[in-house]
Amino acid sequence: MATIKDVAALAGVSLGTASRVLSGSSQTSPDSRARVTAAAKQLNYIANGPARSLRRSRTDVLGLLVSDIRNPFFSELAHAAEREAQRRGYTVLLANADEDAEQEAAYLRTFASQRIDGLLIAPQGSDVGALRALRDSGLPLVFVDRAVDGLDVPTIGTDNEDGIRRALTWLHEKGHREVAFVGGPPEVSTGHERRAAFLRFRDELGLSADPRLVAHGDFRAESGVEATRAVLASGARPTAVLSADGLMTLGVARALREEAASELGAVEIVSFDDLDWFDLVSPPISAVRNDASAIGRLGVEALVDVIEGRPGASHRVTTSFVDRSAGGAAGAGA
Amino acid sequence: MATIKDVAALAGVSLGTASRVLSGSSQTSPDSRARVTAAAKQLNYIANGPARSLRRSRTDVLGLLVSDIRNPFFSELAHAAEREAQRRGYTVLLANADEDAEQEAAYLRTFASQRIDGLLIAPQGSDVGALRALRDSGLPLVFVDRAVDGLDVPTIGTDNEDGIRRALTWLHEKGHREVAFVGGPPEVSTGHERRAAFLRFRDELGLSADPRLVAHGDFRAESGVEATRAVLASGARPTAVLSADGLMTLGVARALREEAASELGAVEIVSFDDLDWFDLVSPPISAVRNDASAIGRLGVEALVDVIEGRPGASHRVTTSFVDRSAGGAAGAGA
DNA sequence: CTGTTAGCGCATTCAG
DNA sequence: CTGAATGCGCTAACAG
Repeated sequence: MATIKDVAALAGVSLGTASRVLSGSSQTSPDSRARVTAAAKQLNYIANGPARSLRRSRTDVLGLLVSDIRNPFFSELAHAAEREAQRRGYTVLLANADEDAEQEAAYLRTFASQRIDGLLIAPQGSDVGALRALRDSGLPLVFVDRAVDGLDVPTIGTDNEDGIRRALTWLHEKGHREVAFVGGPPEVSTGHERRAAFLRFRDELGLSADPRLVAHGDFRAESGVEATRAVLASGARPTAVLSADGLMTLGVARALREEAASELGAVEIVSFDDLDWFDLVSPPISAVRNDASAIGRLGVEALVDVIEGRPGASHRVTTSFVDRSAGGAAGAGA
Repeated sequence: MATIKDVAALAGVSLGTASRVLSGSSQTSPDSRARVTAAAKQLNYIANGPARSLRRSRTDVLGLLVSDIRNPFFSELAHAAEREAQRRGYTVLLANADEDAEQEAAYLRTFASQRIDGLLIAPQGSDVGALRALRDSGLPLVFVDRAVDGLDVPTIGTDNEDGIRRALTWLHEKGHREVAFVGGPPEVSTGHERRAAFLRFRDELGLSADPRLVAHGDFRAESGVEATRAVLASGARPTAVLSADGLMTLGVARALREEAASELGAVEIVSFDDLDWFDLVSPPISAVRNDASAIGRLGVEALVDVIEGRPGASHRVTTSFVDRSAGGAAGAGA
C-alpha cells in the first residue's frame, strides 16, 4: 500500500505539501496540486485511516448500537441513520446487541477502543454505570428509541403514550372492551412507557381491567406467541390484542391463528410498529406507525450537534394510526 | 482518556512492561502483572485502537457490505456473520450499499481507508475493476450471496438452480402450467442464475413458455408490485407466480391482492426466500428456504481463513422447500 | 505557499 | 524478565 511519503516523492514535493493537497486543509499552488493529485492517482493512494485518526484524535466514525438488527424497526432506523450520517461526512459502524446486556457491554468497549466520534445507542436499560462512565469519559452520546433514567443525554424516542392512546381510543370506538396487552420488558423504557400508557388509558376509557389481559415479552417474535398463549390460557377472552412491538405482533398473530383453528373467532390485532405485510393478512392488522426513519435521522443530527459542541436536542416523534379495518380509511394518519 | 503511559507511571513500571502485561504478548513477573492490571482498572484504561492498528498494521475488524440492510435476507446474514466474527475475535463493521453501485464504491473506499482486515461483500455486480483493484492490493475478500465473474475470490452463495428446481417441480406437481416469474436484475448473479434456472426447468417440465409470464424487478418490494402488474397487464393469466426474492414477494402478494378484488381468482405464490409472515397470509405462501445464516457464518469462516493465509473455501448452500399449501406438510424440508 | 520537524499511542526491537 | 529507544503514517505547528 502506498503511503503519503511515496506520493510526495513521486510528485517531487515534500511530505507536508502532499498532505496539504490531499486533505485540502490549506492553500497550495496549482502546480503542486496537479502533481500530487496525479501521483496519488497513479499509486492508487488511499490514506491510512488509523494513522490519520491517531494524529487528529478523531475518526469521523459514528457508532450505532441497536437492540436487534433483525427487528424491522431497527433496520429501518439504521438505514436512515446511515444515510444522514453519510450526508454529514460520517461513516456509521453498526453493531447489534441482540437484546442482550452482555453483548451491549462488549460492544461499548469495542466502540470506546475504536475511538469513534460519537455513539447512537438504543440502550437495554441495564448497565447505567457503563453508560455513565462512557459519557463522563467525554464520548458524545445520544439515545435512540429507548431512554435511560438519571442520565442527562439527548434522547430521540417515540411518543409512546400518544401512540398507545391512539390505539386504545380506536379500539374503544370500534366497540372493544376486552383488550389484551402484550408489552415489552418493563426494564426497557419503551416497554415500561407503553405498559403504563396502556393501563392509564384502559382505565380512562373504561375498558376491562382484568389483570389476566396483560402479559409481556421481550420484543422478539417468539415471546409474542408465548404471551398470547398465556393470556388465552388464563381463561381471559379478549376481543382484541394490542401488541407493543412489531416483531411481537408476528408472534401474537401466529398464536391467535393457532387458536382460531380450534375455538376462537377473529380477534382484532393492533400493533405498535407498522410492518409492511400487515395489509396482507386477514383480517389486516391496524397499527401505530412508529417512525424509525425520523428517529434515526434526528438521532444523527443530535449526535453531530453534540460532537461539534452544540447542545443536542431531544425529540419525541409523534405517531400516526393506520386503520386497516373493514370500515377504516386505510393509510389515514394522525 | 488514560494512555498506556499513565498506566505505566501509576504502576511504577516502564511503558514497555505495561504494554506487555496488557497485551499478554510475553512473559511478565506476577508482581508487574498485578500492579499494571490494578493501575489499568483504576484509570479505566481502554487501549487506543487507531494507535494499536497503526503499529500492528491490523485492526481485527471485518467489513460487511450488504446490498440492502432492510432486506430480511441480509439482516439475517449480517446477524449470523457478526456472531461468527465475534466468536473468532473480530468486530464487524456493517455498511449498506442500498442496491446502489455508487454507494457500494464509496463504502469500498471507506473500508480500504479504515484498513479493515478483510471484507465480506454482496457485490452489485457492476464495478469489477474496483473489486479487482482491492483484491490485488492485498485485501482479503469473500463474496456472499452474489458472485462476480472473472474474479477468483471465495464465494458463498445459494444453490440457486436447485432452489428454483424445487419450486418449479412442486408447482408442476400441483398442476400449475401457467407459471409467471418475477426475477431480479439480470446483471446481479443471483438475478441471472435464478432466471436461467427458471427458463431451463420451465422448459424441461413443459410449462408454458409464454414470454409475457417473465418479468423482473430490482429486489425491492415496490418492483415486485410493478413486475406483477406488468405480467397481468400483458394479458397473461398465470395460475401461480414464482418470485425470486423475499422482498419482491411482498410486492407480488400486494399486486395480486389488488387484482383479486377485481377479477382474478387465487393465484398461488412461491417465494425464493422464506419470510416469517408467509404462514399468516391466505393462501399461505410456500417458499424456498434460503439459508442466510449459513451464508453469513461460512462467509466469515472463509474470510478468516484467507486472512490467516489458508485458502478460503467456496460453498453453495443447499435450499429446502417449505410447503404451506393446504395439502402440504408445512415445514417439511428436503 | 512550502519544507522541516515533532509527536499522536502503541508494540516491538535491542540491550541488558 | 525489564527499561529505553524506535517508528508505524499522518497532520499540524514552525520557520522560512
